[in-house]
Amino acid sequence: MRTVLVVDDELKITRLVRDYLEQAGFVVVTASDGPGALAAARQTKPDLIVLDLGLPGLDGLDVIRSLRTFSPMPVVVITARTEEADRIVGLELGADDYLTKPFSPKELVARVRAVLRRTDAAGLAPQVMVVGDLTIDIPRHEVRRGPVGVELTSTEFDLLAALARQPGRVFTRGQMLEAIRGVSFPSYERAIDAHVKNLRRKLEPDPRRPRYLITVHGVGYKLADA
Amino acid sequence: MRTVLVVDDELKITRLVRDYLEQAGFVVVTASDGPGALAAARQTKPDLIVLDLGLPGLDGLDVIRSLRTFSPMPVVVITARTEEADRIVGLELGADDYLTKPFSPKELVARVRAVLRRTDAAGLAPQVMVVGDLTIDIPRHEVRRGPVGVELTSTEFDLLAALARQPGRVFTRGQMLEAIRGVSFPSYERAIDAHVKNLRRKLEPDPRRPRYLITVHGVGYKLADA
DNA sequence: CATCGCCTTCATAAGTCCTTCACAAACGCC
DNA sequence: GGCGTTTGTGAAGGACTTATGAAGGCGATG
Repeated sequence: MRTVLVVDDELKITRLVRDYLEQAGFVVVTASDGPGALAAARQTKPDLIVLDLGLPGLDGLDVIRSLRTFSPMPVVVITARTEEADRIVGLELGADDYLTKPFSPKELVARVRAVLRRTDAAGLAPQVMVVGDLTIDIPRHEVRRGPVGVELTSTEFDLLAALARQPGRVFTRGQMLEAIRGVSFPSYERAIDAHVKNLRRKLEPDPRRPRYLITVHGVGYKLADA
Repeated sequence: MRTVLVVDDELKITRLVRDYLEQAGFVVVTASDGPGALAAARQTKPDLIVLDLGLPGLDGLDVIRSLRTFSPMPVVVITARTEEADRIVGLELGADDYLTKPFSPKELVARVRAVLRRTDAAGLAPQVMVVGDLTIDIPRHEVRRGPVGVELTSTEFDLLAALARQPGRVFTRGQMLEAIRGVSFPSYERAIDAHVKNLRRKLEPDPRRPRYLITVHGVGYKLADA
Protein backbone atom coordinates (compact mmCIF):
# COMPACT_ATOMS: atom_id res chain seq x y z
CA MET A 1 0.00 0.00 0.00
CA ARG A 2 1.43 3.35 -1.09
CA THR A 3 1.13 6.61 0.81
CA VAL A 4 1.01 10.00 -0.87
CA LEU A 5 1.29 13.31 0.94
CA VAL A 6 -0.67 16.11 -0.66
CA VAL A 7 0.26 19.69 0.23
CA ASP A 8 -2.01 22.50 -0.88
CA ASP A 9 -3.55 25.48 0.88
CA GLU A 10 -6.76 25.30 -1.07
CA LEU A 11 -9.04 22.86 0.62
CA LYS A 12 -11.02 22.34 -2.56
CA ILE A 13 -8.02 21.13 -4.45
CA THR A 14 -6.81 18.99 -1.61
CA ARG A 15 -10.16 17.22 -1.46
CA LEU A 16 -10.32 16.71 -5.16
CA VAL A 17 -6.84 15.27 -5.33
CA ARG A 18 -7.41 13.13 -2.28
CA ASP A 19 -10.51 11.59 -3.78
CA TYR A 20 -8.83 10.70 -7.00
CA LEU A 21 -5.73 9.30 -5.37
CA GLU A 22 -7.73 7.22 -2.91
CA GLN A 23 -9.81 6.01 -5.77
CA ALA A 24 -6.56 4.90 -7.36
CA GLY A 25 -5.66 2.90 -4.30
CA PHE A 26 -3.32 5.24 -2.46
CA VAL A 27 -3.36 6.17 1.19
CA VAL A 28 -3.51 9.95 1.27
CA VAL A 29 -2.17 12.31 3.91
CA THR A 30 -2.70 16.05 3.55
CA ALA A 31 -1.09 19.23 4.78
CA SER A 32 -1.96 22.85 4.03
CA ASP A 33 1.28 24.68 4.65
CA GLY A 34 5.03 24.25 4.56
CA PRO A 35 5.72 23.41 8.20
CA GLY A 36 2.81 21.03 8.24
CA ALA A 37 4.11 19.36 5.13
CA LEU A 38 7.54 18.84 6.63
CA ALA A 39 6.10 17.47 9.83
CA ALA A 40 3.81 15.14 7.94
CA ALA A 41 6.61 13.97 5.67
CA ARG A 42 8.70 13.17 8.69
CA GLN A 43 5.99 11.33 10.53
CA THR A 44 4.20 9.42 7.83
CA LYS A 45 7.14 8.87 5.51
CA PRO A 46 5.04 8.93 2.37
CA ASP A 47 6.19 7.28 -0.82
CA LEU A 48 5.63 10.47 -2.74
CA ILE A 49 4.70 14.09 -2.15
CA VAL A 50 2.40 16.24 -4.27
CA LEU A 51 3.35 19.83 -3.53
CA ASP A 52 1.70 23.07 -4.59
CA LEU A 53 4.43 25.67 -5.01
CA GLY A 54 2.00 28.52 -4.44
CA LEU A 55 1.86 28.13 -0.70
CA PRO A 56 1.45 31.16 1.53
CA GLY A 57 4.26 31.82 3.97
CA LEU A 58 7.13 29.41 3.51
CA ASP A 59 8.03 29.15 -0.15
CA GLY A 60 7.38 25.87 -1.83
CA LEU A 61 10.96 25.72 -3.00
CA ASP A 62 12.12 26.07 0.57
CA VAL A 63 9.88 23.18 1.48
CA ILE A 64 11.64 21.01 -1.06
CA ARG A 65 15.01 22.13 0.18
CA SER A 66 14.13 21.30 3.76
CA LEU A 67 12.67 18.01 2.67
CA ARG A 68 15.85 17.13 0.87
CA THR A 69 17.85 17.49 4.03
CA PHE A 70 16.32 14.36 5.44
CA SER A 71 14.78 12.42 2.61
CA PRO A 72 15.13 11.76 -1.11
CA MET A 73 11.46 10.98 -1.54
CA PRO A 74 10.00 11.85 -4.93
CA VAL A 75 8.07 15.10 -5.35
CA VAL A 76 5.50 16.09 -7.93
CA VAL A 77 5.11 19.84 -8.10
CA ILE A 78 1.99 21.85 -8.91
CA THR A 79 2.45 25.44 -9.96
CA ALA A 80 0.41 28.27 -11.36
CA ARG A 81 3.47 30.04 -12.65
CA THR A 82 4.13 28.71 -16.05
CA GLU A 83 7.54 30.20 -16.61
CA GLU A 84 10.01 27.68 -17.75
CA ALA A 85 12.46 28.99 -15.18
CA ASP A 86 10.23 27.92 -12.37
CA ARG A 87 9.95 24.50 -13.82
CA ILE A 88 13.65 24.15 -14.18
CA VAL A 89 14.33 25.37 -10.71
CA GLY A 90 11.78 22.96 -9.41
CA LEU A 91 13.32 20.11 -11.30
CA GLU A 92 16.81 21.13 -10.32
CA LEU A 93 15.76 20.96 -6.73
CA GLY A 94 14.97 17.36 -7.21
CA ALA A 95 11.30 17.46 -8.08
CA ASP A 96 10.47 14.51 -10.26
CA ASP A 97 7.62 15.94 -12.30
CA TYR A 98 5.34 18.95 -12.43
CA LEU A 99 1.87 20.02 -13.42
CA THR A 100 0.64 23.50 -14.19
CA LYS A 101 -2.68 24.82 -12.97
CA PRO A 102 -5.28 24.17 -13.97
CA PHE A 103 -4.60 20.46 -14.09
CA SER A 104 -6.78 17.44 -14.50
CA PRO A 105 -6.90 15.12 -11.48
CA LYS A 106 -6.69 12.19 -13.81
CA GLU A 107 -3.44 13.42 -15.19
CA LEU A 108 -2.12 13.96 -11.69
CA VAL A 109 -2.83 10.34 -10.83
CA ALA A 110 -1.11 9.24 -13.99
CA ARG A 111 1.97 11.28 -13.15
CA VAL A 112 2.09 10.02 -9.60
CA ARG A 113 1.94 6.45 -10.87
CA ALA A 114 4.62 7.13 -13.45
CA VAL A 115 6.97 8.72 -10.95
CA LEU A 116 6.52 5.91 -8.47
CA ARG A 117 7.15 3.34 -11.15
CA ARG A 118 10.32 5.17 -12.07
CA THR A 119 11.68 5.69 -8.60
CA ASP A 120 10.76 2.18 -7.51
CA ALA A 121 12.63 0.74 -10.42
CA ALA A 122 15.61 2.89 -9.57
CA GLY A 123 15.36 1.44 -6.10
CA LEU A 124 14.72 4.35 -3.78
CA ALA A 125 15.84 4.31 -0.21
CA PRO A 126 15.99 0.77 1.06
CA GLN A 127 13.40 0.14 3.71
CA VAL A 128 15.32 -2.56 5.51
CA MET A 129 18.98 -2.04 6.11
CA VAL A 130 21.52 -4.54 7.32
CA VAL A 131 24.79 -3.44 8.82
CA GLY A 132 26.92 -6.18 10.23
CA ASP A 133 24.50 -8.26 12.26
CA LEU A 134 22.27 -5.24 12.83
CA THR A 135 18.96 -5.08 11.03
CA ILE A 136 17.07 -1.81 10.81
CA ASP A 137 13.54 -2.19 9.52
CA ILE A 138 12.04 1.20 8.74
CA PRO A 139 8.43 0.23 7.99
CA ARG A 140 8.23 -1.97 11.09
CA HIS A 141 10.17 0.52 13.18
CA GLU A 142 12.21 -2.35 14.49
CA VAL A 143 15.86 -3.03 15.14
CA ARG A 144 17.36 -6.44 15.73
CA ARG A 145 20.83 -7.51 16.64
CA GLY A 146 21.10 -10.96 15.20
CA PRO A 147 17.84 -12.63 16.17
CA VAL A 148 17.05 -10.54 19.22
CA GLY A 149 14.94 -7.40 19.04
CA VAL A 150 16.26 -4.16 20.52
CA GLU A 151 13.84 -1.63 22.01
CA LEU A 152 14.61 1.91 20.89
CA THR A 153 12.86 5.21 21.46
CA SER A 154 11.71 6.96 18.33
CA THR A 155 14.52 9.48 18.45
CA GLU A 156 17.06 6.75 18.86
CA PHE A 157 15.52 4.90 15.97
CA ASP A 158 15.51 7.93 13.70
CA LEU A 159 19.11 8.67 14.54
CA LEU A 160 20.22 5.13 13.85
CA ALA A 161 18.21 4.98 10.64
CA ALA A 162 19.77 8.24 9.42
CA LEU A 163 23.25 6.83 9.96
CA ALA A 164 22.29 3.49 8.45
CA ARG A 165 21.12 5.10 5.25
CA GLN A 166 24.75 5.77 4.42
CA PRO A 167 26.84 3.38 6.44
CA GLY A 168 30.44 4.39 6.81
CA ARG A 169 29.75 8.00 6.07
CA VAL A 170 30.56 10.47 8.81
CA PHE A 171 27.77 12.68 10.09
CA THR A 172 28.30 15.85 12.08
CA ARG A 173 26.14 16.45 15.11
CA GLY A 174 24.39 19.19 13.17
CA GLN A 175 23.49 16.79 10.40
CA MET A 176 22.21 14.28 12.89
CA LEU A 177 20.10 16.92 14.56
CA GLU A 178 18.57 17.79 11.24
CA ALA A 179 17.83 14.16 10.66
CA ILE A 180 15.93 13.74 13.90
CA ARG A 181 14.60 17.23 14.65
CA GLY A 182 14.42 18.88 11.27
CA VAL A 183 16.43 21.84 12.41
CA SER A 184 19.96 22.15 13.58
CA PHE A 185 20.60 24.39 16.51
CA PRO A 186 24.10 24.36 17.92
CA SER A 187 22.97 24.39 21.50
CA TYR A 188 21.35 20.97 21.17
CA GLU A 189 24.34 19.35 19.64
CA ARG A 190 25.63 17.81 22.84
CA ALA A 191 22.33 16.00 23.19
CA ILE A 192 23.46 13.82 20.32
CA ASP A 193 26.16 12.46 22.57
CA ALA A 194 23.52 11.35 25.02
CA HIS A 195 21.52 9.58 22.35
CA VAL A 196 24.62 7.88 21.05
CA LYS A 197 25.41 6.77 24.57
CA ASN A 198 21.94 5.31 24.97
CA LEU A 199 22.08 3.63 21.60
CA ARG A 200 25.40 2.09 22.44
CA ARG A 201 24.11 0.83 25.76
CA LYS A 202 21.25 -0.84 23.95
CA LEU A 203 22.98 -2.37 20.99
CA GLU A 204 26.69 -2.61 21.50
CA PRO A 205 27.97 -5.88 22.98
CA ASP A 206 30.57 -3.80 24.79
CA PRO A 207 29.53 -0.14 24.95
CA ARG A 208 33.05 0.84 25.99
CA ARG A 209 34.33 -0.53 22.72
CA PRO A 210 31.82 0.50 20.10
CA ARG A 211 31.62 -1.78 17.10
CA TYR A 212 28.74 -0.07 15.35
CA LEU A 213 28.55 3.54 16.42
CA ILE A 214 32.01 4.86 15.75
CA THR A 215 33.25 8.19 17.05
CA VAL A 216 35.19 10.30 14.58
CA HIS A 217 36.99 12.69 16.86
CA GLY A 218 36.48 16.33 16.00
CA VAL A 219 33.90 15.51 13.34
CA GLY A 220 30.99 13.40 14.48
CA TYR A 221 29.85 9.80 14.32
CA LYS A 222 29.38 7.11 11.75
CA LEU A 223 27.89 3.68 11.57
CA ALA A 224 30.45 1.01 10.84
CA ASP A 225 29.82 -0.58 7.49
CA ALA A 226 31.69 -3.81 7.87
CA MET B 1 36.65 21.37 -13.24
CA ARG B 2 33.96 23.83 -12.11
CA THR B 3 33.89 27.53 -12.84
CA VAL B 4 32.55 30.15 -10.46
CA LEU B 5 31.91 33.77 -11.36
CA VAL B 6 32.52 36.18 -8.49
CA VAL B 7 30.93 39.62 -8.73
CA ASP B 8 31.93 42.29 -6.22
CA ASP B 9 33.01 45.88 -6.49
CA GLU B 10 35.49 45.64 -3.63
CA LEU B 11 38.71 44.30 -4.96
CA LYS B 12 39.75 43.10 -1.53
CA ILE B 13 36.75 40.86 -1.20
CA THR B 14 37.05 39.60 -4.74
CA ARG B 15 40.62 38.57 -4.10
CA LEU B 16 39.85 36.87 -0.84
CA VAL B 17 36.98 34.93 -2.31
CA ARG B 18 38.99 34.03 -5.37
CA ASP B 19 41.79 32.62 -3.29
CA TYR B 20 39.50 30.45 -1.25
CA LEU B 21 37.55 29.16 -4.20
CA GLU B 22 40.70 28.37 -6.14
CA GLN B 23 42.01 26.62 -3.11
CA ALA B 24 38.85 24.56 -3.19
CA GLY B 25 39.59 23.56 -6.75
CA PHE B 26 37.37 25.94 -8.67
CA VAL B 27 38.25 28.02 -11.66
CA VAL B 28 37.37 31.59 -10.74
CA VAL B 29 36.25 34.41 -13.01
CA THR B 30 35.63 37.84 -11.55
CA ALA B 31 33.63 40.92 -12.42
CA SER B 32 33.24 44.17 -10.54
CA ASP B 33 29.94 45.52 -11.80
CA GLY B 34 26.58 44.44 -13.16
CA PRO B 35 27.22 44.78 -16.90
CA GLY B 36 30.55 43.05 -16.51
CA ALA B 37 28.89 40.26 -14.60
CA LEU B 38 26.31 39.69 -17.31
CA ALA B 39 28.93 39.71 -20.03
CA ALA B 40 31.13 37.30 -18.11
CA ALA B 41 28.20 35.03 -17.37
CA ARG B 42 27.37 34.91 -21.07
CA GLN B 43 30.90 34.24 -22.17
CA THR B 44 32.29 31.89 -19.59
CA LYS B 45 29.08 30.06 -18.70
CA PRO B 46 30.09 29.52 -15.10
CA ASP B 47 28.56 26.73 -13.08
CA LEU B 48 27.64 29.17 -10.34
CA ILE B 49 27.68 32.88 -9.60
CA VAL B 50 28.59 34.57 -6.35
CA LEU B 51 26.96 37.98 -6.43
CA ASP B 52 27.28 40.91 -4.06
CA LEU B 53 23.95 42.72 -3.98
CA GLY B 54 25.58 45.96 -2.89
CA LEU B 55 26.91 46.88 -6.30
CA PRO B 56 27.06 50.49 -7.40
CA GLY B 57 24.96 51.38 -10.43
CA LEU B 58 22.89 48.51 -11.63
CA ASP B 59 21.09 46.94 -8.70
CA GLY B 60 22.10 43.42 -7.78
CA LEU B 61 18.52 42.28 -8.04
CA ASP B 62 18.36 43.59 -11.59
CA VAL B 63 21.45 41.61 -12.37
CA ILE B 64 19.72 38.45 -11.27
CA ARG B 65 16.65 39.32 -13.32
CA SER B 66 18.72 39.90 -16.43
CA LEU B 67 20.65 36.77 -15.81
CA ARG B 68 17.45 34.80 -15.54
CA THR B 69 16.43 35.87 -19.01
CA PHE B 70 19.08 33.71 -20.52
CA SER B 71 20.23 31.23 -17.91
CA PRO B 72 19.03 29.34 -14.87
CA MET B 73 22.48 29.03 -13.37
CA PRO B 74 22.61 28.96 -9.58
CA VAL B 75 23.38 32.16 -7.69
CA VAL B 76 24.74 32.67 -4.20
CA VAL B 77 24.02 36.17 -2.96
CA ILE B 78 26.10 38.29 -0.59
CA THR B 79 24.38 41.17 1.12
CA ALA B 80 25.09 43.67 3.87
CA ARG B 81 21.39 44.33 4.36
CA THR B 82 20.19 41.81 6.82
CA GLU B 83 16.48 42.38 6.52
CA GLU B 84 14.57 39.24 6.01
CA ALA B 85 12.75 40.89 3.14
CA ASP B 86 15.88 41.16 1.11
CA ARG B 87 16.63 37.55 1.65
CA ILE B 88 13.23 36.45 0.54
CA VAL B 89 13.30 38.65 -2.50
CA GLY B 90 16.66 37.26 -3.35
CA LEU B 91 15.43 33.74 -3.02
CA GLU B 92 12.25 34.49 -4.93
CA LEU B 93 14.35 35.73 -7.77
CA GLY B 94 15.94 32.37 -7.95
CA ALA B 95 19.00 32.87 -5.83
CA ASP B 96 19.95 29.57 -4.29
CA ASP B 97 21.54 30.74 -1.09
CA TYR B 98 22.74 33.86 0.60
CA LEU B 99 25.38 35.13 3.01
CA THR B 100 25.34 38.30 5.07
CA LYS B 101 28.39 40.49 5.50
CA PRO B 102 30.68 40.02 7.16
CA PHE B 103 31.00 36.44 6.03
CA SER B 104 33.69 33.85 6.45
CA PRO B 105 35.29 32.72 3.20
CA LYS B 106 35.17 29.18 4.44
CA GLU B 107 31.45 29.35 4.80
CA LEU B 108 31.17 30.82 1.34
CA VAL B 109 33.03 27.86 -0.08
CA ALA B 110 30.82 25.51 1.89
CA ARG B 111 27.68 27.17 0.54
CA VAL B 112 28.95 27.15 -3.01
CA ARG B 113 29.67 23.47 -2.69
CA ALA B 114 26.30 22.81 -1.13
CA VAL B 115 24.44 24.66 -3.85
CA LEU B 116 26.33 22.91 -6.60
CA ARG B 117 25.73 19.58 -4.98
CA ARG B 118 22.05 20.38 -4.84
CA THR B 119 21.62 21.75 -8.31
CA ASP B 120 23.91 19.29 -9.91
CA ALA B 121 22.67 15.90 -8.92
CA ALA B 122 25.89 14.39 -10.12
CA GLY B 123 27.70 16.15 -7.30
CA LEU B 124 30.71 18.15 -8.21
CA ALA B 125 33.85 18.50 -6.19
CA PRO B 126 35.05 14.98 -6.11
CA GLN B 127 34.19 13.42 -2.80
CA VAL B 128 36.68 10.65 -3.33
CA MET B 129 40.12 11.55 -4.58
CA VAL B 130 42.77 9.21 -5.85
CA VAL B 131 46.38 10.30 -6.00
CA GLY B 132 48.85 7.61 -6.88
CA ASP B 133 47.82 4.67 -4.75
CA LEU B 134 46.36 6.97 -2.12
CA THR B 135 42.59 7.17 -1.78
CA ILE B 136 41.01 10.00 0.17
CA ASP B 137 37.32 9.50 0.86
CA ILE B 138 35.76 12.68 2.24
CA PRO B 139 32.30 11.48 3.27
CA ARG B 140 33.71 8.47 5.03
CA HIS B 141 36.60 10.43 6.44
CA GLU B 142 38.86 7.59 5.44
CA VAL B 143 42.23 7.27 3.76
CA ARG B 144 43.65 4.14 2.22
CA ARG B 145 47.03 3.39 0.79
CA GLY B 146 46.32 0.71 -1.70
CA PRO B 147 44.00 -1.64 0.11
CA VAL B 148 45.03 -0.82 3.66
CA GLY B 149 43.27 1.82 5.71
CA VAL B 150 45.28 4.56 7.36
CA GLU B 151 44.08 6.09 10.63
CA LEU B 152 44.30 9.88 10.58
CA THR B 153 43.20 12.57 12.99
CA SER B 154 40.73 15.06 11.63
CA THR B 155 43.38 17.76 11.21
CA GLU B 156 45.67 15.39 9.39
CA PHE B 157 42.77 14.36 7.22
CA ASP B 158 41.81 17.92 6.37
CA LEU B 159 45.38 18.80 5.56
CA LEU B 160 45.85 15.84 3.27
CA ALA B 161 42.52 16.48 1.58
CA ALA B 162 43.47 20.09 0.92
CA LEU B 163 46.70 19.04 -0.74
CA ALA B 164 44.98 16.27 -2.66
CA ARG B 165 42.50 18.66 -4.19
CA GLN B 166 45.30 20.03 -6.33
CA PRO B 167 48.01 17.41 -6.50
CA GLY B 168 51.40 18.72 -7.50
CA ARG B 169 50.59 22.25 -6.52
CA VAL B 170 52.75 23.73 -3.79
CA PHE B 171 51.02 25.07 -0.70
CA THR B 172 52.57 27.48 1.74
CA ARG B 173 52.17 26.80 5.42
CA GLY B 174 49.82 29.75 5.59
CA GLN B 175 47.58 28.26 2.94
CA MET B 176 47.56 24.94 4.69
CA LEU B 177 46.64 26.59 7.95
CA GLU B 178 43.76 28.30 6.26
CA ALA B 179 42.65 24.99 4.86
CA ILE B 180 42.52 23.31 8.24
CA ARG B 181 41.82 26.16 10.64
CA GLY B 182 40.03 28.72 8.50
CA VAL B 183 42.48 31.38 9.52
CA SER B 184 46.15 31.77 9.01
CA PHE B 185 48.19 32.97 11.94
CA PRO B 186 51.94 33.01 11.51
CA SER B 187 52.65 31.71 14.98
CA TYR B 188 51.04 28.36 14.21
CA GLU B 189 52.91 27.81 11.00
CA ARG B 190 55.50 25.49 12.44
CA ALA B 191 52.70 23.27 13.63
CA ILE B 192 52.22 22.29 10.01
CA ASP B 193 55.62 20.64 10.12
CA ALA B 194 54.44 18.49 12.97
CA HIS B 195 51.33 17.46 11.11
CA VAL B 196 53.32 16.66 8.00
CA LYS B 197 55.68 14.59 10.09
CA ASN B 198 52.77 12.66 11.57
CA LEU B 199 51.18 12.20 8.18
CA ARG B 200 54.42 10.87 6.77
CA ARG B 201 54.84 8.50 9.65
CA LYS B 202 51.38 7.15 8.98
CA LEU B 203 51.35 6.87 5.23
CA GLU B 204 54.84 6.92 3.80
CA PRO B 205 56.49 3.54 3.31
CA ASP B 206 59.75 5.22 4.27
CA PRO B 207 59.11 8.48 6.14
CA ARG B 208 62.75 9.49 5.63
CA ARG B 209 62.22 9.43 1.88
CA PRO B 210 58.80 10.93 1.33
CA ARG B 211 57.03 9.72 -1.78
CA TYR B 212 53.76 11.53 -1.25
CA LEU B 213 54.32 14.56 0.92
CA ILE B 214 57.09 16.44 -0.78
CA THR B 215 58.98 19.30 0.84
CA VAL B 216 59.56 22.34 -1.34
CA HIS B 217 62.34 24.05 0.50
CA GLY B 218 61.66 27.67 1.30
CA VAL B 219 58.07 27.44 0.10
CA GLY B 220 55.99 24.73 1.63
CA TYR B 221 54.71 21.27 0.77
CA LYS B 222 52.96 19.52 -2.03
CA LEU B 223 51.36 16.19 -2.66
CA ALA B 224 53.13 14.22 -5.39
CA ASP B 225 50.85 13.92 -8.37
CA ALA B 226 52.22 10.79 -9.93
C1' DC C 1 -4.75 15.48 37.21
C1' DA C 2 -1.24 12.22 38.25
C1' DT C 3 2.02 9.21 36.26
C1' DC C 4 5.23 7.76 33.04
C1' DG C 5 8.63 7.91 29.56
C1' DC C 6 11.76 10.49 27.10
C1' DC C 7 14.69 14.39 25.69
C1' DT C 8 17.76 17.71 27.09
C1' DT C 9 20.96 19.70 30.17
C1' DC C 10 24.61 19.83 33.39
C1' DA C 11 28.82 18.62 35.84
C1' DT C 12 32.56 15.87 35.97
C1' DA C 13 35.67 12.40 34.31
C1' DA C 14 38.28 10.46 30.69
C1' DG C 15 40.36 10.67 26.50
C1' DT C 16 42.39 12.61 22.25
C1' DC C 17 44.99 15.54 19.78
C1' DC C 18 47.23 20.14 18.69
C1' DT C 19 50.78 23.09 19.56
C1' DT C 20 55.05 24.16 21.34
C1' DC C 21 59.84 23.71 22.28
C1' DA C 22 64.58 22.33 21.88
C1' DC C 23 67.79 20.33 19.26
C1' DA C 24 69.41 17.71 15.20
C1' DA C 25 69.58 17.38 10.34
C1' DA C 26 69.28 19.11 5.72
C1' DC C 27 69.38 22.64 2.38
C1' DG C 28 71.13 26.41 -0.45
C1' DC C 29 73.94 30.17 -1.23
C1' DC C 30 78.45 32.05 -1.39
C1' DG D 1 83.23 23.50 2.32
C1' DG D 2 81.16 26.78 5.61
C1' DC D 3 77.37 29.15 7.53
C1' DG D 4 72.80 30.95 8.06
C1' DT D 5 68.33 29.46 7.33
C1' DT D 6 64.86 26.07 6.84
C1' DT D 7 63.04 21.64 7.97
C1' DG D 8 62.68 17.08 10.77
C1' DT D 9 61.85 14.91 15.15
C1' DG D 10 60.45 13.42 19.77
C1' DA D 11 58.46 14.60 23.99
C1' DA D 12 55.23 17.11 26.92
C1' DG D 13 51.80 20.27 28.38
C1' DG D 14 47.45 21.84 27.93
C1' DA D 15 43.29 22.82 25.21
C1' DC D 16 39.63 20.82 23.32
C1' DT D 17 36.30 16.71 22.57
C1' DT D 18 33.85 13.09 24.05
C1' DA D 19 31.74 9.84 27.68
C1' DT D 20 28.80 9.24 31.43
C1' DG D 21 25.48 9.39 35.18
C1' DA D 22 21.98 12.03 37.20
C1' DA D 23 18.31 15.26 37.30
C1' DG D 24 14.94 18.60 35.52
C1' DG D 25 11.24 19.54 32.38
C1' DC D 26 7.96 18.56 28.97
C1' DG D 27 4.39 16.29 26.75
C1' DA D 28 1.80 12.08 26.30
C1' DT D 29 -1.20 8.83 28.39
C1' DG D 30 -4.64 7.08 31.09
